[in-house]
Amino acid sequence: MKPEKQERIINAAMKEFVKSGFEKASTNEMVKDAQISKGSLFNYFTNKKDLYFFLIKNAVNIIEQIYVEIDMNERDIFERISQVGFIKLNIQKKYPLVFDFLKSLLEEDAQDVKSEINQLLATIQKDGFKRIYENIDWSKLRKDIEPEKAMNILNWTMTGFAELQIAKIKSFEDIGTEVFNEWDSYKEILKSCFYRSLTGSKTPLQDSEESKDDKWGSNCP
Amino acid sequence: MKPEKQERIINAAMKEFVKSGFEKASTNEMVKDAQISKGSLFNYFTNKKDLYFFLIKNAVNIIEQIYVEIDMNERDIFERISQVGFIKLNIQKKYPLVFDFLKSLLEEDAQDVKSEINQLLATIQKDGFKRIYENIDWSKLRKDIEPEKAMNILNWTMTGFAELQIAKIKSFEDIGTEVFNEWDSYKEILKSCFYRSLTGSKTPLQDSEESKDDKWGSNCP
DNA sequence: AATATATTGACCAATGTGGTCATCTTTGCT
DNA sequence: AGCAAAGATGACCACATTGGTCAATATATT
Repeated sequence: MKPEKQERIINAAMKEFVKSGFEKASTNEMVKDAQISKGSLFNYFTNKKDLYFFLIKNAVNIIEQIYVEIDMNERDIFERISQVGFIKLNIQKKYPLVFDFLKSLLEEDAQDVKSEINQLLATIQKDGFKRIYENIDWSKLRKDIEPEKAMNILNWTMTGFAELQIAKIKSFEDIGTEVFNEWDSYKEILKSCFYRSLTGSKTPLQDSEESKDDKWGSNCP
Repeated sequence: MKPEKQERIINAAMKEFVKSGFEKASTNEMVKDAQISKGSLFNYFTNKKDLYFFLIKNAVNIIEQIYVEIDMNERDIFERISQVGFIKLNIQKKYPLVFDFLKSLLEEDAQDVKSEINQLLATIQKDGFKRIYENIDWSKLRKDIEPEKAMNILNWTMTGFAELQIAKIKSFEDIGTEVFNEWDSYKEILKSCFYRSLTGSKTPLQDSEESKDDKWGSNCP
């Protein structure tokens, strides 16, 4: 089958499942959106449930791909998070709804699929988040800020920024350098906030604080 | 009518509209969830559309209330944003879905209501965001950070934090001091990032930068 | 007791559902 | 060209759900 057609079907089906949940999702709407016939859909998949679980496995594979694309040699947390963000943005070009779809699984409560979903989600991504922070050099962070909180702020900023971009450019062909540059300026702001000092000039930390609140080793989560 | 019953109906209806959109939202589900009879619902409201627009107006009134509760004498941006955040959290105790409901309106595309929604949303909140920043003292901000970006980071952090709290405590009776304290620590982190200096000790700004990038007056948006 | 007001849920025509399958179209091979 | 295999189609089905009605019942007020 043409991969372009496959994408059309996958995206149409995800769209409908995200919009309506498993039970109310209409296969009629899917085939209309994907521009195929009802018969075709049920040739590829034996029933709605089958299609649903195919989509789940597909989505899981896609996000697994994030981890293999990460350059683990980059030890700077800001660069690492930026990498992840842009990998995600690229994924959303092909499958704009994977993340929404995976998120929707958590809210799904249809009796026919609930238990299987929970089983599947428990298996996968048991340590998903941790892998993103693998091999990060934490020593550069200011010692008086709790790393978790800094990371939360960083992640929320990345997410908020990405949402803003997606809302701004509905049909984004490429991510464009201006988006890249704008993210860079956010990155620099947060760097200037969370790092001890950049070029030795800005935000120098007093000696007294250097060791006072250092309850974190330099390789801590 | 008992106000408790009214709330039950409003919340049940909003829940269903958020979940399914206008067209697919089932009045049967609403009455089941609100524990009233079908007949009652259609005594209060002439039809689904009527109910829908009642909910919209109700939601708009509720968020309008935010603005009257803001203490405009508080000129510190961090305290102002914190105020707004906690006002919102309190609203969500009574109507957990108002914000989701209003958000869902933007994605609504049912032909019967689309034009009226757009009309209604255009009328209201034409300058919603700006009012939040009324009378803020911008002079305390570091001059080398663009205020918009600082405000975006602050807002994204507030939103992310609120989501985290809501996810953490599903049935939250009161907001609890520990939540308040944790937000306070985020607030302090960002203050130490964005303000010139707190007690004259941390993050002193070099004189050269003082005026270099000052393209913003002290009362700018 | 009698009137007025709320509330109910069985009921309706209409629409939509997931899924089937005989029929038609395209493809690849000789 | 001819033919068979594989793919695509949409009318069709039994059934479920829809928004909305209304005679009947329950509750409140006089």
